[in-house]
Amino acid sequence: MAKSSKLAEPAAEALLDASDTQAPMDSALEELIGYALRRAQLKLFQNLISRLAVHDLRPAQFSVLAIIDQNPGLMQADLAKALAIEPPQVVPLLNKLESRALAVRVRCKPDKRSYGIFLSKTGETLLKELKQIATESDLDSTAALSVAEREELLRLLKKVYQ
Amino acid sequence: MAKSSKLAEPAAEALLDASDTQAPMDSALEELIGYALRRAQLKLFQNLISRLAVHDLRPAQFSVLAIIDQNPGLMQADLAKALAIEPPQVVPLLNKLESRALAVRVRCKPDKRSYGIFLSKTGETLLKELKQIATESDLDSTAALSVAEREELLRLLKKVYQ
DNA sequence: AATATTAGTTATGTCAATTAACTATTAATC
DNA sequence: GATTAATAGTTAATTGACATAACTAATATT
Repeated sequence: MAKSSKLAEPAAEALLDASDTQAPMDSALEELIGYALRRAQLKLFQNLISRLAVHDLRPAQFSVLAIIDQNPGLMQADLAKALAIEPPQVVPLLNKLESRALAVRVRCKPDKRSYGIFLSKTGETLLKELKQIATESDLDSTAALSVAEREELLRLLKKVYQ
Repeated sequence: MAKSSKLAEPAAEALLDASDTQAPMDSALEELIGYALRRAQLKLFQNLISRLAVHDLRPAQFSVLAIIDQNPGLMQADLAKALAIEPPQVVPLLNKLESRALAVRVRCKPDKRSYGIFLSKTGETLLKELKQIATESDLDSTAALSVAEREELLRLLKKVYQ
C-alpha cells in the first residue's frame, strides 16, 4: 500500500509558524507554494477544529459523517479507503459516532460479515449544522479574500489536487 | 501559549483520501476551501517528502536550515517559536543537523546559557540544493497550472495566511 | 468438507509531540 | 553581596496517533 497521506488528525512536520510572533522571518520559503499551502491550511484547520469542538467533534468525525451521508450503506473498508486510513482506525471512529447515535452499523443480509453504515436522523440533522459551521469557518478564515478571489482560489486548488 | 499549529511532521486528521481510489465521493466537502487546501497541501507535501528523502532529510529539517540561513546566530528558543514547536523538540532536530555537520551551536559570550545557531559551509551548500529541489517539487506538483495561475495561487494563499 | 479469503476487530509496537522535572547560568531583590 | 527568581537548554515521562500482525466469524473455492 502507498505511504498513505491521510487527511486525518494532527498536522505537524514543522515548516514555520502559522500564528503570532514577529520572530525570525524565513523568506527562502516564502516563494514556495507548498509552504504557503501549509500555512494557509493550518490556519483554516485550526479554525475548524475550534468550531467543531463546540460539538465535541473533530474534523475527522465530520468528514466521516459527510462521507456516510454521501454514500449511505457503505462498508467500513470503503470508509477506510475514502479516508485513506487503515481499517483498524475506522473502528473507534465509528464506535464513537454510534455511541452518540449519529450513525449506525447494520448487518448485511447477503454477507453477514460486513455492515452497511448509515446516518441516523440525529446524524443527518447534525451534519446539516456542521456543514454550515464548516462554511462559516471557511469564510471567516478567508475573510481577506473577495468573493471572486475565494472562488478563484477554490478553482486553482481543485486543479492542483485533482 | 496558543494551541500551537505547527508546520511540522505528520499530517493526519482524516478528511478524505488525497490519492488513488475512485471510491466513495464526498461532494459535501467539495466546496470547502479548507478541504481543497488540505488535499492540495498533502499532495505537495508528499512530493516534497519523497524528494528530500534522497538526502535523508525531512521537510522540518529543510525548514530549519532555511530559517537558520535567514537568521544566522539565532537561539534555540527563537527557532522553536519560528517552527511553532516546543523547545524540547528542537534538541533532536539540531542534534541531527549538527551530527551531519550542517549546522553548529556556538556558545554565546554574553549569556553562556544560550547558543547562537549557524549553518556550516556544508549546510549552506546543501541548502542551496534543497531550495532547488523544493522549487522543482512545487512546479511538479502544480504542473496543471499555468505560470500565471501559479503566481495567482501563491498571491491568494499569502493573503489568506498573512 | 477442507482450505482459502474476506470483513471487522483486537492487540502490539513504534514514533512524534506535549508536559514536567532538572542543570546551568543570569537577573533581581533585600 | 547572598538569596531568590527567572531563563536557556536538556532530559525524562506520558500521551496519543498510527501501522502491523494476529484473531474471529462468515463466505467462497476446490
